[in-house]
Amino acid sequence: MSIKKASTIQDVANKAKVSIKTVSRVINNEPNVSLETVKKVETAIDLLDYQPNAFAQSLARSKPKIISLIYDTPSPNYISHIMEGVLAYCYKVDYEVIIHPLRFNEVGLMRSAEKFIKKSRLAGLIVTPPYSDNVEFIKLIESFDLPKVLISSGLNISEEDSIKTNDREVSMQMTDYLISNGHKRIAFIKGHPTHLCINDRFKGYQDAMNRAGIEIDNSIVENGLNSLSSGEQCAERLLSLKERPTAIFSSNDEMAAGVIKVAYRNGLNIPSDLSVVGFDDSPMTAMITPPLTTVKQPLDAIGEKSAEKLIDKLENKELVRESVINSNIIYRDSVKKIN
Amino acid sequence: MSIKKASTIQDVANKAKVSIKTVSRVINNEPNVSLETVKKVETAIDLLDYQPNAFAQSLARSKPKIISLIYDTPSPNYISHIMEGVLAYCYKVDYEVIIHPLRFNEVGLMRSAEKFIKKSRLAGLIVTPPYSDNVEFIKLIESFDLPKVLISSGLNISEEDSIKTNDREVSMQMTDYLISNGHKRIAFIKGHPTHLCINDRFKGYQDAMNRAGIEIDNSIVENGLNSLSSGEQCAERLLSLKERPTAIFSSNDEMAAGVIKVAYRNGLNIPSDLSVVGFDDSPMTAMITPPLTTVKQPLDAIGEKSAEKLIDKLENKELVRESVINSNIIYRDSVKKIN
DNA sequence: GACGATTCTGACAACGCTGTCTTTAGATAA
DNA sequence: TTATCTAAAGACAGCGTTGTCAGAATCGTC
Repeated sequence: MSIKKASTIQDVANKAKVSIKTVSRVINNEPNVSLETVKKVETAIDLLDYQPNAFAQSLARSKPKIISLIYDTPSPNYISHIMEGVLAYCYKVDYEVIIHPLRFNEVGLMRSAEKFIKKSRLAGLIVTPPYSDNVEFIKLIESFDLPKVLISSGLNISEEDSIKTNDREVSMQMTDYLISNGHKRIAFIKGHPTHLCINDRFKGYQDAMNRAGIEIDNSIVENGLNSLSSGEQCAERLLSLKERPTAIFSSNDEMAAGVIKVAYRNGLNIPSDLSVVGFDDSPMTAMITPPLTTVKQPLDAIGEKSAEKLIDKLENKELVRESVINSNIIYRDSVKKIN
Repeated sequence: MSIKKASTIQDVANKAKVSIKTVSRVINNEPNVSLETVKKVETAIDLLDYQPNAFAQSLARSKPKIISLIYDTPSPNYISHIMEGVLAYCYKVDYEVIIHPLRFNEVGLMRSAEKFIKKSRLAGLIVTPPYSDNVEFIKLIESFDLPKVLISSGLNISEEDSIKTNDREVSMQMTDYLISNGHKRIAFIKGHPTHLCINDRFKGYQDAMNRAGIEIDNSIVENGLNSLSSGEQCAERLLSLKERPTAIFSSNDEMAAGVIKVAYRNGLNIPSDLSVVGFDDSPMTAMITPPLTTVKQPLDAIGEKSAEKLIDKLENKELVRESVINSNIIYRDSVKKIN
């Protein structure tokens, strides 16, 4: 097979016998091109299978069509679904995406973030936790006057710049569900303190408990660190209490998995001896025994909405997009009714 | 805070009182610049915190410093670790990476792949399964004369263009391990037939069985489809056999998780009634009960090596890099000695 | 038929950089 | 001294596109 060479706007212009500017007009749906000319140009584009060079466009445009997704790397599952959604939307509207992992604990984090922003000439940024909780980072973005969308930020960010989930509300529902199954002594394992948004999950738990008139016993509220082993540690303490909880609500699945491991180790059956619920619906939750009742965040949708919101802003569409995306409880087999 | 504006090569040139070309020379470590001038320019660069605009560079250069990572989206864990490695290496050597998911089952896959290649002006491609097994796709790449590195391709690709893992060998070791634990009736669950590389795992099983002089009973070799549910189905059949296997080797962890679920459902304990091993060391394997003995591929390293190999090729470094990366067995608690 | 208004089209600079070629200045040789 | 060479630096075009502005064609109006 002969070697293909991508054709340029000039090639198209030659073939259609118009100027390159006219081709540019057609590509970008600019007004004031006669129907006839549009046809000619489109035919030429088809014939040559022309694709505009994205980087030349970025260079020439005042606002390049390139955005970036910023993340740390805590959970592959989380970020890859968000990314999926972002890429899908951007692909549709013909934006390029640059994926940029940043090491949260790195020295000189801000420096390297700044370097990245400078060299890439971005139109805007989508920021995931934990960066969306990081005041310094957000200031950096603002100092470049870069449009942004922050995902699940625990900070007090204007609705225009953020996409949130209803963590608090759904945590409340989950707690209600536990209560409606007869549980009163419900332990809670909090998440990592730097993940602000995860705190909302605790608030939802408080809401439900308060509403149900059950006093929260702080001896069964644990401070977890999001990891499996941290879940195990919390569970060790919780399960060695003389007055054991009948249910444990963990702010994420990984810690819930730790709880389940410890429960088994202590000869406890789930759900008959202990009900456990998690949060996130990470892939393993369906695989462990018993399958875990948990909360599913529609991550793809979150990614997609974030991209949509950012790009709408970039193009000055004044649509006010919904900023809260609802999660759902996935009912599986880790909760049992007691009396 | 005032709004920052990224500085350009011109700004640096002005500040250092040299021409932009000289600045360019310094940035790219070109020869024939006096030490004194280099100093001046570097000072100016520091002062202005200058970062070359990556896209302008790409446009101007004959070989842009941009590569792409091509993948489908079967497993978030797999791809995000590979990506991690690729990004890390590229970051070091100052290459940009464009991430590009492609839908394997989409109509017009080749069309959209071709479009992507044309619009992005890439220097080279890193291709993961299943695309690295796809002849048509590889031909497409070759028709553009694009340098490439194929990860875990089951095709007969020159060593220069591929990074492989020792799946076959380590599968043999795993089977040996089972045999050395007294197992003779060892079932095998194959992976999805389009994933060529996964077939090597079966070959390794065959190798070990043959060498140990154990005849392979085809009634306990199942054709799986990589998914949890497919693992469950295979396990249903396997465990309902009158002469049950004492161990099951699944070509991936997800199917192994399915096996474990079915085993529990049938009142079988693992590992005392049945040993199970998997492949991939996906995150959940440590969380299920019992923790699964499996094979860990060093995915980050694979990504990194792929990027290194591709970029070495792009820069005509003639180093022959090792093309096989070794996986290791992770011994956990899902295997028990029998007699 | 002449006029301005409107629609369409094209020339050309600009985006920020690299590649090629030329110029300059200093060193070396005759 | 002058010619010759070489290292260092710069001028300028070009990468593939968009933005600005000016020009040409068409239209409606009086």
